[in-house]
Amino acid sequence: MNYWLMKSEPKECSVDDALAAPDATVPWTGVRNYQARNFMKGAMHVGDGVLFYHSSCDQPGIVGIARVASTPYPDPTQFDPKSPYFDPASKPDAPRWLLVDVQLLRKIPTLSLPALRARPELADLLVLKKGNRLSITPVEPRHWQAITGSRSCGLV
DNA sequence: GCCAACGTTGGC
DNA sequence: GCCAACGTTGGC
Repeated sequence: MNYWLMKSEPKECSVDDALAAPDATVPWTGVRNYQARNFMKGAMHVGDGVLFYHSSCDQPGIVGIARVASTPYPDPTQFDPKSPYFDPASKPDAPRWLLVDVQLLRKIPTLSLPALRARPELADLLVLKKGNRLSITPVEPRHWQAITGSRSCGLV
C-alpha cells in the first residue's frame, strides 16, 4: 500500500466532476512527465490512497480522498490529434503515456496551502516544497495519517 | 555528454 | 502577468 498526491486542474476535472462520474471514478488523463508516469508504471497499485489536489485555481489544496482504481493503461488522449495532450511521437503499438483510474471516496473541506503549511508535521510534504511541479508525488504514511486521520486508505 | 535556449508549471 | 524552478530539446 502506497500513498500519493495527484494534482488536477478543477477546470478540467474537479473533485465534483469525479463525484458525479459513474462509480465516482475518472481516468487520470494528461500526465506528460516521465517521473510521474514512472510512478504509475512502477509503484502504484490498485487500492493505494490518493490525495485529490486542485491546482492552478483560486484555492489550491487537497479537496478529496481517493484511491487508485485500476492498473496503468495507455492514456487515449495521446493519440487524439484534437486533444491538448496529443503526442504525435507516441505510437499506438508503443504508447508513451499511461494513466490510472482514480475513484473518489470522499470529498473533504479544502485543505488550502496555507492551512497545510501551518502544520509542522507536514513540513516535508513534497507538494509544499519549493519548486515542486510534479503532478503525482508520493506521500509518506505519516503524512497520510496526519491528513486523513487514518492508517488505511480512507475507506469509512 | 554538455549546456544554453526554450517551454511548462503553478503559486502568487 | 510575473517569475522561480524545473524539464526538454537540440546543436556541437
